[in-house]
Amino acid sequence: MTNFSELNISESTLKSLEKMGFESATPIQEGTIPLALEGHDIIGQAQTGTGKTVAFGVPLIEKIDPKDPNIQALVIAPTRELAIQCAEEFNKIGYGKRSRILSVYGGQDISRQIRALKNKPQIIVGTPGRILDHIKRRTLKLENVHTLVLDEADEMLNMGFIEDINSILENVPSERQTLLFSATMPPAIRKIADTFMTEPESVKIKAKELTVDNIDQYFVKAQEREKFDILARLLNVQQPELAIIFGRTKRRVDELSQALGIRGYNAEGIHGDLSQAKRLSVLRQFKENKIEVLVATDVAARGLDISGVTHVYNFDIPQDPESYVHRIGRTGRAGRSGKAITFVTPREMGYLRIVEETTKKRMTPLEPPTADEALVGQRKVAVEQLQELVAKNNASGYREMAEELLANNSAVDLVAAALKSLTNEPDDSPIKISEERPLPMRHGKGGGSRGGRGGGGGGSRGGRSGDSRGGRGGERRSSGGGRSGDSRRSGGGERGGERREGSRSSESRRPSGERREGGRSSESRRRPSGERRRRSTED
DNA sequence: AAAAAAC
Repeated sequence: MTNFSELNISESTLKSLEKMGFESATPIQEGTIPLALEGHDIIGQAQTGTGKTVAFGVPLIEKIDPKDPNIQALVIAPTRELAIQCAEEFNKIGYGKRSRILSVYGGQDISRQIRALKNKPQIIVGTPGRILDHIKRRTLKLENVHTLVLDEADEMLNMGFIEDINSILENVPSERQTLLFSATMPPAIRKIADTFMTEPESVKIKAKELTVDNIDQYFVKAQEREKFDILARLLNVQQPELAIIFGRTKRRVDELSQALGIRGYNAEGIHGDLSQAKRLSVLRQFKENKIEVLVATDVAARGLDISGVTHVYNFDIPQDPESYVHRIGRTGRAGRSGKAITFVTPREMGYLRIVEETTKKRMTPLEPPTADEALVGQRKVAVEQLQELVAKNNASGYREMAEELLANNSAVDLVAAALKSLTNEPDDSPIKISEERPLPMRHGKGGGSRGGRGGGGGGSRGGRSGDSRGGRGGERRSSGGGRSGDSRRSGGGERGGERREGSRSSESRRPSGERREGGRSSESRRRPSGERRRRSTED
């Protein structure tokens, strides 16, 4: 293990690294930093979480001349979040040298960026579209750039950015140092390297570290209509501390996060159709553990460094094997272990084998938990939660009510009812994702057979319980744990026009509703602490 | 075929 102090790094940068809590270099850093400091072009094969950003951040900061006010380095990243995250890291690394770093990306007020560009940043981190935009407006001058970084190059390739990159590079001096990072090395990336780079050195971290050895990989065979129930059961049984659920489409992500919210999970969705502000706030909350379950499209599959993700669920199997590697790479980071569970429909089984060939690892088949097993998990949680609340001794506001209740009921009945209300048994809230909004994956023609009996344990048909339950369901939705206004309802499709704001205000007018639902809000239900969070063992 | 990325 090598310390940064052995890597020929300046005092000021070493100090910054120390401040960041970094002492010893990861393999990719150890391999990249000395070569990059010598001025070599580098092809680095590594995922994030291996310390990739620091691997190119350190040499890049070291090469910045503090007296030169021009833009000296450019970093291109495939997503906005990645660009922002990268710039944040650079700010820390460059703290000692007072380097000026600016991120430019779409979705942010461009005039603000133009003003910021006038403050003479030395390093630009950005996404292709916005960088090009600035170049065309002549607000971004790259003729003094001596270092270029292409981050997540394979992803940029997949997204069809190659032409954008080409145009950007026309504005960057060809006399420069180029660092290219990519998790995978398909031939097309090799070709880019040949075109854009000069005698690049390859730094490849050992396959063992690149792939996913500290991630336990499972698959669950399930019909489309069973998926949501199984997911909910898995969440109850496995009790992830922090989970990401990947869905195939933006709509799917909306539905899933909505449905999970109704079931009482502290879940939020993230995808490219949300405003940039919303995307950032969701991500921030997830990083601060204020959201327990992040539901995401592949926008969050790559690069995002969120520590402590214990479980990744692929609600839909990813479109290509590479995406699979990226998705599950959100867990098992920084040497910790993680679990990845992939849902596979029977017709996708063959494709699953292809994914396995890419990772060179077999996934373990996982039997979906039965409703009973899930219930056991929920009940255990309910007991622990109640005990926690008692231990906290802060329910004094309810004492009077409690005594009143005890005068008229048996204590056992009361506690039992309280426990039940703390669980969220599936038949409380019948949710069928795929039935309400069928996946576009199936071509339109098969619409005829809508199965009368919903998949899985539910069984309570909307018609029967519509009158009494419908109303309560509405309240519960609206108290579903601070979900913000822009999310759609998926539960009551027939009343799609109803606005969330409306139900919220009616809720606040209704004290009984507030009391009843407030006590079991997702916040308190699913925000457990220490003891409850025991590691699950489904294997 | 979807997602991401520029207004």
